[in-house]
Amino acid sequence: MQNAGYTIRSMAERCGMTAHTLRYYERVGLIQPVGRARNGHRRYSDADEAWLHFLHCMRATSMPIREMQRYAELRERGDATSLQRRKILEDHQAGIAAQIVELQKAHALLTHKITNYKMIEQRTRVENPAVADREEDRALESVG
Amino acid sequence: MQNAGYTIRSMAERCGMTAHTLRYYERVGLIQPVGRARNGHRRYSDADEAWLHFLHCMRATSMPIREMQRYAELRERGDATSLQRRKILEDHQAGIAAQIVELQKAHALLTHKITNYKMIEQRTRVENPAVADREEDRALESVG
DNA sequence: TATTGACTTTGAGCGCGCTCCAGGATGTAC
DNA sequence: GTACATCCTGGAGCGCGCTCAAAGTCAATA
Repeated sequence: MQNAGYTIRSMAERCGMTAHTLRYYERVGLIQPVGRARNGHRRYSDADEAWLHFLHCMRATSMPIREMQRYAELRERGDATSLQRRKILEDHQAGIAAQIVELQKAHALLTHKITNYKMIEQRTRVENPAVADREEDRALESVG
Repeated sequence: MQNAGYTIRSMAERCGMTAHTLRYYERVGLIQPVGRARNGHRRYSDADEAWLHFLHCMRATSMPIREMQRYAELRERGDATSLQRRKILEDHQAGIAAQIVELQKAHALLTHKITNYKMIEQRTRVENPAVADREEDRALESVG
């Protein structure tokens, strides 16, 4: 805790964001006004970092800024907002679960299509190219 | 194939998009100019539907419109674009895999935080509320 | 015949989440 | 002292992916 704090640049790197984004998050109330050095430059604490990592994780999983604002507000109110905050997290978690299912479906579909392409390419190399091309057209049509 | 084709409305419903979006996709070349009824209204075929479902699946997994355009263009060129198209699909699939990992991490984090909230709520109900509240503050801080 | 409703077009508008710009202050190195 | 880097602020701008408004056509129904 002797630490004078992280500069905006280094904190940005640590959290996988840009300095622009950090200022933006502060502006819109996602993070409380951050400590300053004598010259007015921001100095981020370890607690700030933990919170920013959490925010980053929520954004990376498509939580809208508005929702994050709601959560941040409740967090600042402190007492008695636990259930509401938990609800937000549970809802988001459900959304994540749904997203995973979507992604897995797409992943499987792509595996199928890629296999199809490979087969077609294989045939094209072996057969008479002119003939193969016409077959490829028909086969690929069903592939998309 | 006796089918006169789907209206824009019904196709929108079938594909989980709006009619606006279907026209937009056509405008930007994601889908070839679609068949028309005598009165000029669009009539979508089963092949259109299959392609639109594919597009929807790619969009739902965050493929940018630009990339979908590239893919659609290659598809229209037909012959000899198989490898390029496969590359696009493979890249996107890798992206999807990465997304799934992100989402799973977030899901796990949320499970942890939610459990934490539940514990805190439990304690709050059991103990002297005034005391519990102060503890809650401290505990929740570490939860975010 | 008049109204309703589903469709057509072109082109503008919008919400989101940044992202950048201009102009200025401060601090370190040569 | 002067160059250079890093930061500051307020506000404008941007790319994406739709989304909608306005004005018009057409077919069926009351």
